[in-house]
Order: sequence, then structure tokens, then C-alpha cells
Amino acid sequence: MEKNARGVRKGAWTKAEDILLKKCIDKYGEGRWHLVPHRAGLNRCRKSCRLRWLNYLRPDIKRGYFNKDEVDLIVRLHTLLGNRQVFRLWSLIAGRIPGRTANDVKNFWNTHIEKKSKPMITQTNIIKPQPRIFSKQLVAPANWSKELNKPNDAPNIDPKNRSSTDHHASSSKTSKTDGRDENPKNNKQQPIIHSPLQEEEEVDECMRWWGNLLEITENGDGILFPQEDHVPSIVEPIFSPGFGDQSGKDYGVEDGIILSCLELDVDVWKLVSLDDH
DNA sequence: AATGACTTCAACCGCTATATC
DNA sequence: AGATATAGCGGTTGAAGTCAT
Repeated sequence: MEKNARGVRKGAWTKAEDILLKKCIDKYGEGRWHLVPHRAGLNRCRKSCRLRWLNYLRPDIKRGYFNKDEVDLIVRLHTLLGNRQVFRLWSLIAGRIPGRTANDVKNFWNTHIEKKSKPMITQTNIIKPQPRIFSKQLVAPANWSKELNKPNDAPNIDPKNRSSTDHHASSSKTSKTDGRDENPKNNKQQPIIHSPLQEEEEVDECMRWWGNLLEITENGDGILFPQEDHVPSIVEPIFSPGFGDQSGKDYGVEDGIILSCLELDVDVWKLVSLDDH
């Protein structure tokens, strides 16, 4: 077994190590990962312990094939967020799929979906959401729908080609306040000025908007609507009835959150073409 | 049966964000 | 306010399994 410079074990976990880690978590609970190796009597680093627990040992982890519902949700959410370098993208997606981890979703995307979908994603099947008013706190940018519909001239994010510098530059940019500006002053709508810098900021604004969208659905404060009658059950907490209504009318939701339809042009099953398992 | 190519996914690495002092 | 410690993220790697020849 490989060891690093400090003599800490690396590589695949053994059954015995799994048992030790599980016992430790059962006894002390999750968190304080720096203490876990010592408490568990494991010669592993805290990162390794955390990862092993979160991605493999946790009792609610679901293993095996992703079902249609799960793939559908992954594709939809990735279509919404994937081209825009959303910070915590995989965590956000995984958070909506019970029992799946960010690592699972990321691996699944990279191995199953990315290859198949890449040649098929064009500017014509990019999402076209059309909310009117989203929340009391946050106003959608004035020209956000234009931004989302314009030809995708931003470089397509290919994880294989994208440098870690790029990733971290973007993450530090968006994560400071988790993608939201808490100062209401800064959320005021501004006149549209088409300087390159302003356009970039508007795209960021779009991303904050989507980040807000995801958080609100997570908190159960808002509801989005499904495109088709047969939207699978797992998608329902996010996409509930009325989603496909193209009439443009708004849908009343409690607490001042009003959405019109959210439209997706992507036929995800053509896109993914996976067999049932 | 042998072996080389390809695929999958668990694990690691490097980095940033956040918490604490 | 700055330094340090810890948590957690996305990108990447490589061993093991599978497939094709």
C-alpha cells in the first residue's frame, strides 16, 4: 500500500478501515474531521476519511445505476447551470438527488452524459426560462433572458481542458457571498449599458439569480413547474404542475414568489439515450 | 487464451472559503 | 485586521474491470 511522505496511507480502503471509520462516526458524529484519524485509529489523512465517509460509507448513500428520474434531473440542472461555471455545481445537483453524492454525479456526468451530449448541445436547445418576479429580495437582471438565449460565445467548459486556475478564479468570484449580493442597493435594476464589462456583470447577475432559484426550492419557499405531464416523481419537488404552460401567465406562489413557465427545449432522453437498468 | 484498448469510479490533489484565535 | 486551522469544493488520476480483436 502506498504511503505519502508522512507515512499516511493512501489508495483503496480496506474493509477493516471502513469498519473503524464507521464506528468512529457512529460514536462521535460527522465533522471535526481532523480528529477522525486519531479517534478511529486510522493512518489516513482527514480528507481521505471525510471523502470515504461522504462518498461511500454514509448509510443513506445509494449505489448502482442512476435511474431515469435521476438522469433527467441531472441533465436539467446541468443544462440550467453547467455552462455558467456555477460554484458548487455538483453539490447543488447532488443535493437534489437523495442518496447521490457530488462525486457520483460528477463522475456520472463525465463518463455517461458529457460524451453523448456534447455534439448535440447547440444554441437552439439551450434553456429559455421565463420568470417574471422571483422573490422579494432579488430581482432578475433586466436583460437576463437575452443573455441566456444569445449564442453561447463563452468558451464551453470542458473539464479536461479547463485549468484549475480558471476554476478557482471563477469560484472565488462567485462564492464570496454564495453568489448573492446581500446589499439591497446592489440588487437595484440598472439601465442596460452594453460595455463588455457590464455584460460580464450581467451574466454574473444571471448566475446569482439561478443560485437564488435553487436555494429557494431547497428551502421549500418556491416552486418551479414541470414541462411535461410525465415528469418523474423525483423531479416534482422542483418541477411541479403547470410547468409546460406556454401561455405566459404567471403562477401565484405564497410569499410573493411568482413564476411564469420555465421552458426547456432539450429532450433529455434523446440526449442521453441510456438503457433502463 | 492472451493482450491491448477502453471505461468506470474511488481516491487524491490543489485550491478557496470560512471559522477561530 | 491578520494569521492560522479546518472544511469543502472541482478537477484529475490511476487501478480495476470490461470489451474487442
